[in-house]
Parts: sequence; structure tokens; C-alpha cells
Amino acid sequence: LYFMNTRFYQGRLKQKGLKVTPQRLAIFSAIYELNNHPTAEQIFHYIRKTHGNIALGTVYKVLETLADNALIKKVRTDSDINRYEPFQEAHHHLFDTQSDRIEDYYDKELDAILTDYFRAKGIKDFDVGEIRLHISGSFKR
Amino acid sequence: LYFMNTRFYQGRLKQKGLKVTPQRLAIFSAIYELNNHPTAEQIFHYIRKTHGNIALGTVYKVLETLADNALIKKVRTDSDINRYEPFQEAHHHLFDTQSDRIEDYYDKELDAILTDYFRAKGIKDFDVGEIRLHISGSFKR
DNA sequence: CTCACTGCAAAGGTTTTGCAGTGGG
DNA sequence: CCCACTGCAAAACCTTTGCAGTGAG
Repeated sequence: LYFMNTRFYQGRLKQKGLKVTPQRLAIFSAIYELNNHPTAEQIFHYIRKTHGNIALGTVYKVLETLADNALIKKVRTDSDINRYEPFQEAHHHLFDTQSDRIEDYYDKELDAILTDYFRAKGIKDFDVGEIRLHISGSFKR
Repeated sequence: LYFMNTRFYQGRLKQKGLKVTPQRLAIFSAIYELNNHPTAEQIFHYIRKTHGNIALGTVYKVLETLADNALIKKVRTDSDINRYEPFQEAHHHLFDTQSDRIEDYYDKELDAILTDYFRAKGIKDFDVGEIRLHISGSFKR
């Protein structure tokens, strides 16, 4: 997989005119590697193992930079801690009511239904941009 | 309207076995009166006008109590401040990308489409509970 | 070389907690 | 009357900011 390769991250950063630093590479790749909507703290600890002395403040700054450049996305949850995910094509989220687990949910058919529905019906006084489903429930074990 | 009446709030609190205090009545009713997903701070200031010396800590404690008892609901936004709304039948939210405005969106037809869709198709390894749409876009002026 | 980025520590803003005092049932 | 609730202040928590030093381009 291409995103396992450092060049992937270097390329994405350069495309946006951002400097390629070890910290940015580590944080950017950690979000792909952890792959479960990690918090800043989780990314910080994950990186500490391999990147001795990175600062938590740096993690926050890099996350903000990456989000501002549409390389990652902030995910808000019902708890008060922000989580992060790769910036990828539009998708929905499954939230487990019993734990803090979040999974991505892709469904082209559903997206088509929603797009058609809102295109036909519209919403009074509102221009619809992005539609995301927040689906809460429980994962079967 | 019934919710303009103090008895409405007294009744809801008693149903849940909660003590009826002036602070709880003020906070509970403020959420209905403000009617725009207020923050704890906004509720606090609104109540101060009529309730001299209520404490902000009390506002937070009462909001938690009301939410725990399904009398109100926390609404998480893209900012880091929690907002609150009456607990009412399932609905969706319109988020203005340009401001912090949030509006409720009710649509029985849409809900029927979604319910049918997920009942028929299901989601692998997941029991669907509530589905809420997070619709971002902009309000027409 | 230079300016953007990092590390560190301090500050900021929201929410929670502890505890003595009060009042609702 | 008693225990749950309130007020107040301090603390906790996540996140942001300031600044001197570093390193990517």
C-alpha cells in the first residue's frame, strides 16, 4: 500500500507547499497507521516510541496545519476530545454507544439516494453542502 | 403553549424523580425559551437577569442532570463548546459553515426513507440505533 | 542564510470537583 | 428533619500561545 511509504506523505505535504519535517511525517503517518480516529494524545504516545522527544504542543500545531490544508480531518464526538482521521472521500460514521469506538461507513447507494432527495426537495432557506450521517448503535461481537 | 407554563417543567422533573428547584426550573425553561441551542454560558447570562446569584457551576451540574435524565440533549459542534436543546423527537441539524448558527431539521419522509433503507440493507456487524444527519451548508439571507 | 517549524512552559477557556451551607420533600 | 442541591472557588482537562532555538529549503 502506497501510504505505507514515506514518499506518500512527503508528496502530500509538498503539494500543499508545507515543509517536510520528521515531526509532520510521523504525525501524518500515525493517523493512517493507527487507523482508528486517534486523539492528539494517542498520536503523541504512539510517536514517542519512535520519535524520542516530540512535544505535545507540536502535535497540536501539526494537526491544525494538516487539517487547515485538507490533509486530515477533525472528528467531533460526544465526548469532549477531538479525534483525527485521514482526509478521504466523503463518508459517514458509526458510533458505538457503549465505547468510544468509531468506524467509517461508506455507501455510494445511500449517498445517491440522499443527493437525489435533497436535490429534488431542497431545504427552505438553506444551501445544502455536505451531508454526513451520525449513526449510533452497537457493534455486534 | 404548554411549555411556557412552569407546571410543564415541574411535571417533567417530578416524572424523573428530581427535586424541583428554582435553578432547575430556570435552566430547563431557558433552553426552551432561548430556542437556539444555547451554550452553558448563554444560559447562565440569560438566567442571571431574573435569578440574581445562580452559579455557573450549578448551571453545568443541572445541565448534566437534565441530560442524564433525557430531559435535554447535548449538541456537539465543530467548535469546542457544548450546546443544549430540549429532548424532543428525533431530528437532524443544519450547521451554518459561516457562523455558529444551528437549526433543527424535521423530515418524516426522509426518516422513512432512511429507516427502510437500513432495515433492508443493514450494516455488517452493527445494530443501527439512531440516525442523525449533520447537514452543513449556508443559510440564504 | 533565512524564515518556518519545534520544544518547552505558561496561559487560556470550558467543564468538573470539593465542601460547607441551604432548602425541598 | 434529612439528604440532595446550590454557591463558591479551586482544580482538572484539553488546547492554544509565546518565545528562544533549530533546521529545512
